[in-house]
Amino acid sequence: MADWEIRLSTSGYRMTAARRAILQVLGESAVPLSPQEICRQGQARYAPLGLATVYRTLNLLEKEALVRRVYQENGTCGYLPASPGHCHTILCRSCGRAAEFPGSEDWEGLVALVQRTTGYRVEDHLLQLVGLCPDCQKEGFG
Amino acid sequence: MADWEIRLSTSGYRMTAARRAILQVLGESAVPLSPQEICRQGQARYAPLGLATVYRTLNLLEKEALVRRVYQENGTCGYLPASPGHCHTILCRSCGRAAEFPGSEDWEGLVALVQRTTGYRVEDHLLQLVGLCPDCQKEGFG
DNA sequence: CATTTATTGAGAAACTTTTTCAATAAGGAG
DNA sequence: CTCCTTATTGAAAAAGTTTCTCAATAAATG
Repeated sequence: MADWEIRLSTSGYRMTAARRAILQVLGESAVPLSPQEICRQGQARYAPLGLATVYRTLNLLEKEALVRRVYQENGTCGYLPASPGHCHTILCRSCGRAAEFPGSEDWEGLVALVQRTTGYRVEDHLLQLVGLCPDCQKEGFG
Repeated sequence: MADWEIRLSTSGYRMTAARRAILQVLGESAVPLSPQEICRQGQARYAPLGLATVYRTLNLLEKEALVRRVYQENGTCGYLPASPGHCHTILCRSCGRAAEFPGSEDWEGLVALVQRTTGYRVEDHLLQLVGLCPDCQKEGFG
């Protein structure tokens, strides 16, 4: 039983063909996928998969922290599989490929500084970087 | 002539009643507003204001860096007036009030670290914090 | 004040996301 | 293994958001 299967079943969810298809599609993608795209690719694995199920499953997986939602340049959202402990994402503006990066002392320091200067107590965050991945730098898209 | 009026006219845009209404509504709000809400409040200042114009104007203002789009807990977007040099936002999860904060050494350090560890060249970012503002901390919403 | 042309509002259209509902199938109990 | 309960599903409808079209309007310039 895979990691995410344990995660879901211990939370009381059922393991269905639809969910398996969606998780496999996400797991094999290096770039964020839209619900539409997940549905299309998921149907290759499980033909009857419907779009409503994709939306429902993505919400569920996001709550369980198994996928992460990213906001893209064109204004739409995409989804990526989430690794535990890596809560931030960097996207390549050219090929779309995503990488994750962990917290750091700098991050802690930044949060502390914001709390001191604004008076807000920081509870959550959305940090997403955009840049050029190593491959696209070599290709000269910079 | 206000700051933003100069900004728009030097970019070749016209100063219209619709744009004035939208900018005033945004300028007076401490919380992010949805296009719907901007339209509704804008009509108090300029009755014929239409929703399509609000969308068009928001896109324009975002390009000109006069407003900033923020992503909210419920999944929808909201808009805030943008101060030059303050490219990050922190939102209160209780009352919604937004505050801005500038870059810092920690931020520079974080970006440098991500570049070293991922190999990506960082070009842009989306950084948004969520927490509890000073007032809501006093009110005991924490 | 006339001319040019960006801008507008209204409604239609295109999309995206959520809801409804009867049918299905997952998982536990026996 | 089989039955039961009930979470889950797909399809279609509904709700909501964003963009487009187009004729009318009104900024800005001279």
